[in-house]
Amino acid sequence: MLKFDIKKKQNLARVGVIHTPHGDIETPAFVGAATRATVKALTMQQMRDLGSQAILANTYHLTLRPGTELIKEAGGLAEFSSWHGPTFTDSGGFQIFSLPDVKISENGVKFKSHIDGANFEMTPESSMQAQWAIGADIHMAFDHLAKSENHQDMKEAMDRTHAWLDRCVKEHQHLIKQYSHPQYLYAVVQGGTFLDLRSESAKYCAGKNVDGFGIGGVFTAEGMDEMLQVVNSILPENKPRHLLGMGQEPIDLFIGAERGCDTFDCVGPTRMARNGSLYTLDGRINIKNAKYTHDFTPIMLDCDCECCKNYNKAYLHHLFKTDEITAKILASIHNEHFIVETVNRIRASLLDGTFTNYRDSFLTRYYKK
RNA sequence: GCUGGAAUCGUCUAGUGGCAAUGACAAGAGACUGUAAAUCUCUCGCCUUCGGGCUUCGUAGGUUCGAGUCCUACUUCCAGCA
Repeated sequence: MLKFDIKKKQNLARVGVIHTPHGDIETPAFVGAATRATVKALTMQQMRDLGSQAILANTYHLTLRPGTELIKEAGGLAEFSSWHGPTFTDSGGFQIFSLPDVKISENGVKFKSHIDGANFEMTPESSMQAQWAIGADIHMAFDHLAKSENHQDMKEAMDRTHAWLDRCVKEHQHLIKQYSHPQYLYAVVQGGTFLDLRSESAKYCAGKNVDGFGIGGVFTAEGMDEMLQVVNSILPENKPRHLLGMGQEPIDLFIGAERGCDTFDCVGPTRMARNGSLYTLDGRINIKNAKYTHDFTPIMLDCDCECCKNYNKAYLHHLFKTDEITAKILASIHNEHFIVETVNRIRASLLDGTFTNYRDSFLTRYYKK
């Protein structure tokens, strides 16, 4: 069983440590999205330098390229990518259900590779096998995302996710015996915006032999507070919870942490960065805007990332306007650091009892417009 | 000096009688949440009550219901010959 120590609690919120085979994660923590075993535009050394504690890769992408057996041959995701720290993998469910041609059956999902159209099938068992081959410390159960937000579709997807969870747990237990290094499994709670379904899903997942929980199918902060209160009041307190895919908006992280989520991952910060949208304490700015041409101040005066310590907005503006790859690198360092650091401060504020003040002052300033 | 050719939005460019005018780049702005994303969308002559109105394709005339497109002259540039 994955070891998770809770150091402090405040209602649903908690500060803890997840002890993974590749190291500890001080929670709450933001996990870098390394879909294809790399955080886009960043080296693993840069990720370490900006304070990241863990990364999350994707089973769908790594199955297509380079193939999960190759990663196994390399010694696993952490070794292959030279990250050497704690790692997660997402099951591939989310990606597969975003493809245009998916055929769902009880057995699994048939789909075509977005790269070359080759036919693939993924099942709960094959996703587990793939994740064990990738060798991340923490795996997500193979889940089904609903195609729409209506109650019936959502329930159908949730029921299938539950049926698949049982098969994931069984296969996981089977695979534990075949590998010498321990790896851990999170169940994924579904149910969309429907509190009755969320409640049902949380109860179902809570009863399973898993090491933690992913909370999936959340797309905006709207309604998230109430939903997380329902879900995290049901999930067992002594196991970590990962809020899947949320964290582009700082408010997601404040709500998530306050309502008992321990880790987060999101592609937003690095994607925003590559597109020139940079976080500041006063909201995001678009560094490509003409008004930054002569602005020789850093993105944030009180930021200690490599980008802000060494470069100013006029320079970044120039790098973006000339489409230099350094623009994306520096912007990604800043944005990823900003979000990692925001969660780090949430953790610190929970520890010293200043969370509410920190939350209110941060959100008021960030969203003041 | 002669003979050809060319002049269209910031730049390059499409256009051969119905055209406020094609495409690319540049420029201006917006979007992005378990990454088919170094991507995508919008604006880009002036004005607008968003119906439309006005002024445009080197300059000045002309032919025509109608001209960026045809004709004449001029200006500038390019090529070849002197």
